[in-house]
Amino acid sequence: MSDATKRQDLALATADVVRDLLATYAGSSLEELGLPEGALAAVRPPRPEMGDLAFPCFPLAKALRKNPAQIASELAQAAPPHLAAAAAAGSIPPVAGCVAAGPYLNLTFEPGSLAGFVLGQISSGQAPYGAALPPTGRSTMVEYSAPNTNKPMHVGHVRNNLLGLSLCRILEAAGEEVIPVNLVNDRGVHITKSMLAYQKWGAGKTPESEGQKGDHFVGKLYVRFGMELAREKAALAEEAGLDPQKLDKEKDRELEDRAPLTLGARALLRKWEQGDPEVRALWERMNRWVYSGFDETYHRLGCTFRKWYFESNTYQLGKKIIDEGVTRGLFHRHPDGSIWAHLEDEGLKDKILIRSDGTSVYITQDLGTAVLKFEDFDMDRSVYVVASEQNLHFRILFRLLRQLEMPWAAGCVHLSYGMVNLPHGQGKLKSREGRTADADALLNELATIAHRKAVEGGYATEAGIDLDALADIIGQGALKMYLLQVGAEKDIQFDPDATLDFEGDTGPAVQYSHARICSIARKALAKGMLAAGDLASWALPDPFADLGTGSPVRAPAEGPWRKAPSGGAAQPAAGDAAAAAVRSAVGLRPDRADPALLVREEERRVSLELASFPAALRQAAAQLSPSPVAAHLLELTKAYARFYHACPVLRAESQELMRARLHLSLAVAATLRRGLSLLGIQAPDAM
RNA sequence: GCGCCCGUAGCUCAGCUGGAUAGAGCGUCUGCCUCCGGAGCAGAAGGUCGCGCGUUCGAAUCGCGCCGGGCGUACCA
Repeated sequence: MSDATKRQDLALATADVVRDLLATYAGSSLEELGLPEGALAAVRPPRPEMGDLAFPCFPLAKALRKNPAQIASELAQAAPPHLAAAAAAGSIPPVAGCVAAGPYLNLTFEPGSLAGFVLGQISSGQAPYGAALPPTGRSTMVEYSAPNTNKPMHVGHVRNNLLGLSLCRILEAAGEEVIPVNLVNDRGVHITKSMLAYQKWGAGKTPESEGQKGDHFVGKLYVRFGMELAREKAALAEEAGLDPQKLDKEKDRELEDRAPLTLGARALLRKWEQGDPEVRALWERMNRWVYSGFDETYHRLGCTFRKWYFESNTYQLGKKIIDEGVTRGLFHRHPDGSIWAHLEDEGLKDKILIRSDGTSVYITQDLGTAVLKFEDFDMDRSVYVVASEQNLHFRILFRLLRQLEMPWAAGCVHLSYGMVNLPHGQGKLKSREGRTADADALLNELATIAHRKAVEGGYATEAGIDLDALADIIGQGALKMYLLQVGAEKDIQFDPDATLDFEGDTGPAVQYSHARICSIARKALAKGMLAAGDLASWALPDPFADLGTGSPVRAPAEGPWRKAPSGGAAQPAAGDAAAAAVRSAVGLRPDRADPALLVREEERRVSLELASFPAALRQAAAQLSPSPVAAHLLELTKAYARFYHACPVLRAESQELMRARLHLSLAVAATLRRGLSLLGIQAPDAM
């Protein structure tokens, strides 16, 4: 970790100082004592009156052969000169209290100085509040979304999209070069199923003629295929004198194999692989419809990709790699022509790589794609955001890449996430049964509810607010915060009603807090209590904005979300110059406010919460998980709400205090804006 | 059967590289709008952290064994 990173993180900077203190006190450093750096790290005390940061001394006890309470006590006695020196050097704020509480060394910063320290970082746009952390030199590809071209996206895809998009933003903010890519599953029998359905029941129709989004148009055909196939299977079962309701798995599969529709879809796949021009033309035509639909959904969510990979392009490379593996004796060809990898020594079953008819399977194309990715970008790390049902698949894939001695194989990571379940036993979300929680429908529903709540609650009454665009931003705020709060590995109980709740620990509550601060600042400007020149500003970076969705086909539709691209930029709501100034404000200029006045408990708590943003980002990046950022934003929001009710801003006792509190408030708004952008959530300045 | 993941308050979840009295939100109950935006604040009630054993000065956190749930274990993707 670079020194620059440490300087920008109060907990890390303080830990450094305490480690120096220990070295002086004990006569030897942690390293010399045989202890890791983490043996003396800052934690938050359980109760705020104990202090701002605490250092448990247990790990030192053994090495120093002393009671941890005694160590803490002796450290506390030796500390003041050290801490003063560090404060004088500007690496930490001045410390008002340094006491031993049993085996803990508890530090309390001078309240006003703490505020000054962190507000200074924020209002100068320092990392990670504004700019990204210093470059780590590491590049990471994040593959996410990976839709199929036979149906629209559902809630499971939404979780994937949000994890991927947020992860990209978090890693970028943490100083990595990030390459977001999408891998489209555009070949296979599931695709020819919807093609066959189109030939049978959709010929002559188009998404335009039906007034449907392209992906939905194709998805309906796929569902139709499933229904008609079930009918054929039932007929076959009755012919055989079986009850169609009571088929075992094997029999069911056998009947499916014999159904005319299945045979038709397979025939189409063979024609596709042979390059039959008519089949290819239909495939391309239907794909274009689907890509247009995806473009719209991605644009709405804020998903951007540097490159799209298509399995129809990579499966051939996969076959080549497997052939080479056979030549090298790594893989084995069976008499029937199929090719297998022997994995028994790994506790895994043998894995088929090429079917006996020479066609490719899932892992064939993934091998090809993996190689192509590294040829294209030569990155250090390749992250796959894919559902946990694929855990075994990726274990095998990575194993094969190591067997093939790909030099970059160790850099492959599967970011696995759990299922999204509906409440009331509605079961797994599957589009094949037509029982969908469709992504677009969900986004629309959330926007509608947000719209209704805004009207009912008398919100969003300021001039110039586009309520449709705003409602979509708030609805998405609710959804994104709801899904990203939960640890990735856990299955999610997706309760639409709970998501639609806009109170408590929710995205809209954070957005509201931001909007309220903007409103206060606008009022201060309007009343002349503040001049635009008092504001410190910093433009929020949006490194992925110019990538676009990368879709091969742009969507024709112009939904309300198109008026301002998703991502990180604040949504224009109130339209005048004052509003614009507030929107990019990150505090007051250093000579226009005195943070030393911020000595109340509520003010100290907000400052401390602000100071822990870098730690939340650091943890999120290390764990490849947005949830620490989400949790931090909710905490900051609550801390600010308490401050807001306890400490009047515009009606503060003095001009100076009013300015200091505005400074604090604007820094909170800037941090919320920055944090929300890491989750792909926009922060409107009025709502 | 075997493998991986999950099990914390009525519900949804934080906390898990071991550390102080296990935290939020929702829901329930009590208060708070002539006052900067009440999508808010203050407070109450609610927990043998699935069960057991172990390691440790110390376990929700680590190990082992059970129990419950999910996913996987296809010449599907």
